[in-house]
Amino acid sequence: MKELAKTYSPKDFEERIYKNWEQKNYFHADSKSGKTPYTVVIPPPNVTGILHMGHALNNTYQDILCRWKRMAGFEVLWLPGTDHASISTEARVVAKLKSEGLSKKDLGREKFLERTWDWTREYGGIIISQLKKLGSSCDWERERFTLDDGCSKAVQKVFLKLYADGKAYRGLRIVNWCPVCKTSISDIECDYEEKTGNFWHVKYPFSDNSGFIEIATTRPETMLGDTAVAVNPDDERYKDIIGKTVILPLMNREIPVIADEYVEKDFGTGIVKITPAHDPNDFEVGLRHDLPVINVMDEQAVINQNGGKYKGLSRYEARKEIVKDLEEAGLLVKVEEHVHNVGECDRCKTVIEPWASVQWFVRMKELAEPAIEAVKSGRVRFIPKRFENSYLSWMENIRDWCISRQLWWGHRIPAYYCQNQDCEHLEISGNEVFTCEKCGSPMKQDEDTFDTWFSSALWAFSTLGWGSGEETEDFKYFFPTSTLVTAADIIFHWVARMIFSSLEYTGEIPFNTVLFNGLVRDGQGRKMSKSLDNGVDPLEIIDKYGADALRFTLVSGNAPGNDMRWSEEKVTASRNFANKLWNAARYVFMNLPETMKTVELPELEKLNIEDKWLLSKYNRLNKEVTVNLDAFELGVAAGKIQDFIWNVYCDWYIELTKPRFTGDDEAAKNTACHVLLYVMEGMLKLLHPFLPFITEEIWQSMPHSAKEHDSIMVSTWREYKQELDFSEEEVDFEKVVELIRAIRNCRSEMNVPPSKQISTEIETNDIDLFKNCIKFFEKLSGCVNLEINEKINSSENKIIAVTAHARAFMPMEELVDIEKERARLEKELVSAQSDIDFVMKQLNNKNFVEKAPAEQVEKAREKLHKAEEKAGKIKTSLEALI
RNA sequence: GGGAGUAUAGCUCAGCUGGGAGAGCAUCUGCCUUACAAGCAGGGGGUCAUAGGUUCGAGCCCUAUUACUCCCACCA
Repeated sequence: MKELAKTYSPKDFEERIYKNWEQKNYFHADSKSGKTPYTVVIPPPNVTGILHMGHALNNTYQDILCRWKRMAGFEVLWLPGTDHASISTEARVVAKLKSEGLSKKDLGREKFLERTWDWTREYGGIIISQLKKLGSSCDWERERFTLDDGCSKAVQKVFLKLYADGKAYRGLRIVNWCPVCKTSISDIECDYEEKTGNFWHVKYPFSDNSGFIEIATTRPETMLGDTAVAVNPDDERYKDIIGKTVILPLMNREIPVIADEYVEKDFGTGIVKITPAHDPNDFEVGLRHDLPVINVMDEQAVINQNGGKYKGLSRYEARKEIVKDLEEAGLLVKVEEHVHNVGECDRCKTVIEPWASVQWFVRMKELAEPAIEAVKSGRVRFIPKRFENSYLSWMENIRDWCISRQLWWGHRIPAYYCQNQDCEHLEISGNEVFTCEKCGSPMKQDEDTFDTWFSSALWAFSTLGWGSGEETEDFKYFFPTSTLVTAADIIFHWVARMIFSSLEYTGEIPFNTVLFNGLVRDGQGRKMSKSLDNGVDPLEIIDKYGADALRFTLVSGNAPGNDMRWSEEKVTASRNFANKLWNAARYVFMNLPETMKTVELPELEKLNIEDKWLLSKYNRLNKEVTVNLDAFELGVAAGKIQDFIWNVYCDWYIELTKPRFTGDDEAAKNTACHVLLYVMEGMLKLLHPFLPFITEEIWQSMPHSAKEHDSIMVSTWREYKQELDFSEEEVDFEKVVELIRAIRNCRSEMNVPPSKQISTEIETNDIDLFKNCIKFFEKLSGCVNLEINEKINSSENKIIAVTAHARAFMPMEELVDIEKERARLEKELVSAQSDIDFVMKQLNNKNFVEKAPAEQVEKAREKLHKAEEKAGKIKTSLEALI
């Protein structure tokens, strides 16, 4: 047995303990154990990222579940790994290059990728080591990276299949184009920000000189690419002009006036300029009317050769020039202020340019259907359930997914194009293709890579070896996974895509439950962000208070899916709780005899009433916590454990054992030790998933036969034990507790110093019970010379503590103040009477007695009885005062 | 425009299938009662946003309203 240090100092052992777990290989999952598997795949953090509070919360949840399930007898695999984070990582490397005066193009693809791999290797280990500090019990042997071989093979296999099934296609579409990242992004990577812009009203003259029409636009620069103007076919005002042509100002191109339902009669002037290359709706209109697509910008949103004299200007410079030129030409009617939503790149906040380009897409409709069914049917369960709404509405209105990105860092699209312009043969292949099978000309691979989320979507199975040839043991055993823990902000990016991907490629759901963790906000309720610089570094907190305190803070007092506010005071409170447990353990160990070598209960008949009281409460706690964990009510579970440890075990039971330890009955001491140890061990087990380090450190100091349990993390989760249900003794002992409280209460209200010992008489019908507990009254409520009788007559000059089952008489000598005591008793009587009134009202209500469940009625009757008992005793006491 | 969430003690939040409102922190009073002052004992503090409804009974269910937050869509 190892002695515990005097103060709880997590720094002294957390690292040591984690290393020990790793060395013992406890995190490793064995696909051949024969146990029921429980699998969690980590939401892979960015490979070059660093740990923030969101990660800390998310991984704490996962670790709690994994540690609990491991103890509960499952074969637990928590599979860790990182994501290559294509756009984000590439942007950082590009920025780095820029500081060296270099560009991507200067380096070329190969060199650039080398640089990025270097970068990845340099920063790649950081977040993993940080996760370890948190206590994460991941199977590090199975750590994966989205760009590693296995994951890449899965990506390839999936794309090949999608293409073969006609679910992946390539085409000219409007995409969200980020001119800074210089790539397309998907709809969900686009954020909308409300901005005040302008509405420029511009005159377009008819080609036949018959006047003008007026259109309004928020982006005048796109007019360079107009190929029509449109009105609503039912708009009486404009019936006559349909079919006419107008001269596109500044470009002097003749473009038709067309009619299309898309145009709203009541918005703006009711006439819309149609720019198929720079607006998704216009693109659709263009398709319907067979309009040319004139792209007027390059990849940096600089006007290209199609923009005439504006070529070389940025879109905003061009806007200014165009407005100026229109004004000079007398074609600008007016400028109005206009508030509208502008799309931004969610990574770099650059305003998105809708841009026609050739991209790869995944046809979503068919994929979405089974994914909708899986959630609707409950095969995949969301916790809390409300998140199903946003999932379903997104899935039901899904649009095709643009999966190609004009980036280099990622999985290169395995599409090969014949370089012969007349052939244009396309081949999708897992192997490099050099020559065209049709015309023999050289083939060239697509320059683009896949959306990062395209590979993340496969994470639940690509990490288990799916896609690398035959089915692996791991895949067969651990898949489908059990619980996915994630934040709701990636419900579309990731969760949804994992579900349809898994159903499509493996035919199975990827996980059966999605547990959502909320956001950790700052003290003022704001999101933690780099720009606000209001983030709290989890590592600093761990350094200051320990990982256990951080974990407990993140998980307690909170329900799944709800955001929480950060406050360091909460961490202090958690640390204090750990300290409390630490010292409780010290008390227990301090009293253990050398001879005590194991943790086991003594024979039940040797137990005192207070032992049974504790064991019974503990046993119920064990059951309740298990139920809560099962229902993912982690915060509730944590709260219950804390309450038990602090308010039951420490505040009462430990105090109750003190008389035994200061006495000289060795057998009694022994019994107390066994109970203390048995329940301590139980508490540690319950608490281990939440506070893995301190529970292990204390565990290691317990008198265990080492071979039985090397570590608490591989010990067995306890079941509810019927034989520990001592309801009767529990109820009885509560009577004692109640009276001790009442006495303390009296003394405090009557200003009796705690040190003052008072001779006390107790009046009760439970003579044996109270006699049996004399030592507790002495120890816990400052009573001496206790007399216990069924009837006490002399109540003169005494204060009386009253409960439903007993009265305690304490002579007050010179301190007595009859009026004060009367007032105190009268106050108590009022409260007892109001209890009676309340229950009477219920019981006098015929409807209640008839309609309420019998159990409730019975409960009310008991309550009434108890309240009447108490009130009666108070009245007697009051009468005696006179 | 559509959807969701939140509103409970001074603060931060719990409150499971409806059965007399809870915790932590803060505050007040008294204690170094030796496992713990990172502590112990006791106290004060709430019309559970508002208005209706269902029910024997509502913080919880229903309807409407108000305030704040978030998500989706994005009419040029």
